[in-house]
Amino acid sequence: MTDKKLKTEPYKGVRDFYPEDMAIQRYIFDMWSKTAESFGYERYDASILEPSDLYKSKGAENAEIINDQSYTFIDRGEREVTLRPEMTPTIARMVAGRRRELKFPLRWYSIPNLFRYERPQRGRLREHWQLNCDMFGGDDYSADVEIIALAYQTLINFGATPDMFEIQVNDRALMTRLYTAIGVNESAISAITKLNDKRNKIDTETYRNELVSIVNDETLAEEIIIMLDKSDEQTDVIVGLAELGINNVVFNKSLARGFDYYTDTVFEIFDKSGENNRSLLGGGRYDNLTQMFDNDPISGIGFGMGDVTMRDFLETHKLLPSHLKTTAPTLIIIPTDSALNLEAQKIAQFLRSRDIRVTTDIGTKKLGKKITDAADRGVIYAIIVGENEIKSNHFTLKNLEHNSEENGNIDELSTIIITNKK
RNA sequence: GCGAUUAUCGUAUAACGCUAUUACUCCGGUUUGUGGUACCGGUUAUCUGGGUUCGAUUCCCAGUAGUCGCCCCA
Repeated sequence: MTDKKLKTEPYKGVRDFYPEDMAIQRYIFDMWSKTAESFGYERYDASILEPSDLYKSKGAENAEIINDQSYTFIDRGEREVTLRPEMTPTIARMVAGRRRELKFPLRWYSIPNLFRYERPQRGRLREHWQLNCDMFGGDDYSADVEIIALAYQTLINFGATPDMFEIQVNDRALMTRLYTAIGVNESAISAITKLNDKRNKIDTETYRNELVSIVNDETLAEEIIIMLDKSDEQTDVIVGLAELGINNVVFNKSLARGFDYYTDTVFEIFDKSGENNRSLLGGGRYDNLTQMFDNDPISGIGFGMGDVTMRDFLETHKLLPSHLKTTAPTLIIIPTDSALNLEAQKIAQFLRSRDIRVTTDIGTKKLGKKITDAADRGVIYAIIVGENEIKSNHFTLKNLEHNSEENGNIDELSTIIITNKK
């Protein structure tokens, strides 16, 4: 215990964002919000802490998720709290809380960080950020079309082409009708849905056997398989998307989604490269969720897309810009001697009033080294400050990108920087 | 919770069982006030604990950690 040094690694399954990582993160977030806002969605947020009850009332099906895969603890006031594992219950809570004063249809988005306690692997960490877009009070199928179009447009705005991904759509209400029509017991439907979720991971025989054991009827099982494989559905949503020019869409009767609160449309988008087998985003319609707060049902539809899978996708398809904007300052003031450090700070302070991002190098390295370091950081301009410059009030502005110089007093030089910026 | 796989300077890597390579970074110098090139020099590493062996980075066992997959999916 005495001299044991701490590790510098972050906690399991979470990430540090050094400036170069943060530049990527900001790029992704900026594109997300730009796209969501272009569809008229307004930004909201909430605390990462929620009472655990919020996730429990969705039904016993989620017991495992809440008990085993969430960060849940008792606070000092004996309350059970959970680090939010998803955003949908939160937005349902917020919307239900103001249902009388909000204008519907309501379009909101957020980029929350979410937590899940589980084993980290590709595309899945313990903390991730997720673009969440939701519409409340849009009952018409065109709301479904819009929300999927928004998801689609997000990827397009990153430079993706439609052949890089595939939108898979299913409809729970429709599936219930189809199952019922061929005589499937209603209680068996959710078990079948769950089985379908892993259909592409198990072989045909295993799938068939499990299906038989669910419905207890070989003939019926065969009928179900025939029904599922007949995927020529042209639903309103798919037709509507085609009207908007979105054609990389398939109807997948086996598409499940984990949550029970989805009622009708469910959808996911998959990377077609084969390198990222996790879905890029998923969502659906949940028409009854606000009823856990109130008897008034408000229809909702939305999706979430994670930053981890998003970044994997962008890297796989080489869509990340090579030069991302960093937060490096525009200008650096370099004193030739540490006795002049304060002079440098004074000049910097003045230039900040001109709305220039400026810092100083008050280190002890040699002048040449300071200039090299500044260029490496991505700083564009440098002003060297020595005795001569201060005496003559005549400075040299070095452009580190173009290797050029300009002379003048600080006022004149700041004008050059401001002019070039435009 | 289960399985597979990996663990060497800050990073990335090399090393028939004989105390460790190379590159980049970093620090210093060539250049005591003007950068990105070049040259020279330098600091820094075998995850932890056992075992086999004359001798272990190398082989074996356990632990720990990472990665990938399963489960589950937010």
